[in-house]
Amino acid sequence: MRIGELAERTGTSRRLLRYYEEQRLIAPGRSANGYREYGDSLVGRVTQIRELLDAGLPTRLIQQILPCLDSPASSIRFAGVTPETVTILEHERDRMSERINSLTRNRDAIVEYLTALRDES
Amino acid sequence: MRIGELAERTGTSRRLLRYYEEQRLIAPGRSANGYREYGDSLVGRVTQIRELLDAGLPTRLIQQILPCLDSPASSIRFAGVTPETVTILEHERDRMSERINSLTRNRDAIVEYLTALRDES
DNA sequence: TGAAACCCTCACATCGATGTCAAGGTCAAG
DNA sequence: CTTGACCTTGACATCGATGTGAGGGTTTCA
Repeated sequence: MRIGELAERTGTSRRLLRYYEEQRLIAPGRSANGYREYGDSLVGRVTQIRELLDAGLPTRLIQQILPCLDSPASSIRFAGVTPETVTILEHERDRMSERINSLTRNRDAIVEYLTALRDES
Repeated sequence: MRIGELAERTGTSRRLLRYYEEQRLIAPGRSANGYREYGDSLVGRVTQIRELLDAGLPTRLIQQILPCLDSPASSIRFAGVTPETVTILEHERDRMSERINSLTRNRDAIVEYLTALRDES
């Protein structure tokens, strides 16, 4: 599909799809006339990118962890993994856990507040 | 305490502490000479702000949810809560839950990848 | 053939979170 | 009284994620 359709199907602007490409988060092909050509699998991929971005991760990190998250588990993904990459992944895993904890704590506080508010009236 | 100490104790730059004040996330007093004066409780508050910011929430929203999260639960917090505020809180609670789910899914994928990588060798 | 609806690249604008720097006031210690 | 380490306000800079628009090519359809 071309950029317009992907934009519509993912709820992302064309501008951003080009930006993600520039940031090497996606790598669409090109048809003869120069138009970008996207495969169906990119719908899920872009959605995942948006989720991670929305969760506060910068494109730099998304670029680094995304190749590891491609399903299904193919041993191709394991080739040429440097120790630095592993370190980065472990670090990012921990940072994400911290984010999850922060968010959970604060969300629960909101829930608690809303509950108290409801019990009040 | 003054801004330097708070900065050190929270790991936040002075610049940002002033910025948070400008965004009405904190409201320090002033001593006679014009210096900002911070109470001890602000250490926790600033930490919480940083967590939320780090989790991807904009100051606008933090400003809106923070007053509700002040412990302990005092009924003062319940006075003058508009229906719009409740709507905002509910919406934000849902958005946070989505963020938590996204983060958890992706973190677990990283964990799984690292595990597979370790089993490989 | 011409208009509409796509696509391209490039560049400048914006917005929020931050850094940095300048010009100056305050205070404690020598 | 001066120096150094604080503090003040204000402005401009930066960075990442986005918007927007200009100038131009392509495809489709009437």
